[in-house]
Amino acid sequence: MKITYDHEDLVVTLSEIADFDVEQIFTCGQCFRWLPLTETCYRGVVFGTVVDVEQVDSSTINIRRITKEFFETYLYDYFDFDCNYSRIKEILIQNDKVMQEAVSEGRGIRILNQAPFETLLSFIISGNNNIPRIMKAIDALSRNYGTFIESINGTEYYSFPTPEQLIDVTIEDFRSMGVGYRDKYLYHAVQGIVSGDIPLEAMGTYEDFALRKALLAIKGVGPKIADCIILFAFKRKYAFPVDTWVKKIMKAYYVKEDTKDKDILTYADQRFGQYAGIAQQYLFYYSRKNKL
DNA sequence: CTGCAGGGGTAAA
DNA sequence: TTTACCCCTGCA
Repeated sequence: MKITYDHEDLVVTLSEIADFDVEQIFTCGQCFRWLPLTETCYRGVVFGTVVDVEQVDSSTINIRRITKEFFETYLYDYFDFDCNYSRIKEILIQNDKVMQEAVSEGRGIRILNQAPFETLLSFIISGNNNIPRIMKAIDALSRNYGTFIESINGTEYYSFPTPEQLIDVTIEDFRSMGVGYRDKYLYHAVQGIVSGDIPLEAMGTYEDFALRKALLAIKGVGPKIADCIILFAFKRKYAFPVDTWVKKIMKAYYVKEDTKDKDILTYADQRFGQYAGIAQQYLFYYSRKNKL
């Protein structure tokens, strides 16, 4: 990958880049604040900044509205550039026809390393919910309690609120954001984090088992959502979130129909090992795209 | 147009 | 192991 900076126009250009497909990265269910601006360009709010990511061609990406410093400080890690996806794909597709198919359809997927607090609240909202409504609720939370960033062509952009910005938000207030019965879970999470009962940031240093246990102790966080947070916020690539789509494709090709979720996890660990989370993304994208 | 199942799970019984 | 749960969309 080659990185060039246009300081004048605030454009960072990534060229000679493999494994980066804007559409696949932002629509594979891992994030909820990126919207298509055009056919090839998505706009999102990350780390308090409005960012445009444009796919110029299969090996060239323009990232706009950001400085070199912002890219190096936040986006390099956010887009997981330390991870060699080509190498991992090679390993995953060995002796696996299904994975070969899934990887060929989602070859440009990357895991986004996201902020723990935003990830926790977003995925609590995501439980038994659909993507448009999840996005709407997160947008409402940001508009009502986040920090105003800027206005572009009449659209106002806000950062995702911090725990402190949400400390006085009541259960009823959360309900009015369109989160439904998850209102009390969000309230509990915010209060716990501010009081220190849920040491979310510090949980990044927990060992694997302790981290999952601590996440499962948060109301509204079950196995699937815990594994999403472990994968997307705590950068642990072994985590394998089992949702309905992954369940469908696993039962269609890898395990028996009556396999319990827990045993799907065990199977994924044995088959995909430390890269199970990346395998999950290819399988999820493939399963959903082909409406299995 | 009205009615109803179902959705990127979880808590509680 | 089963069931209710917000509420919006899709479809009969």
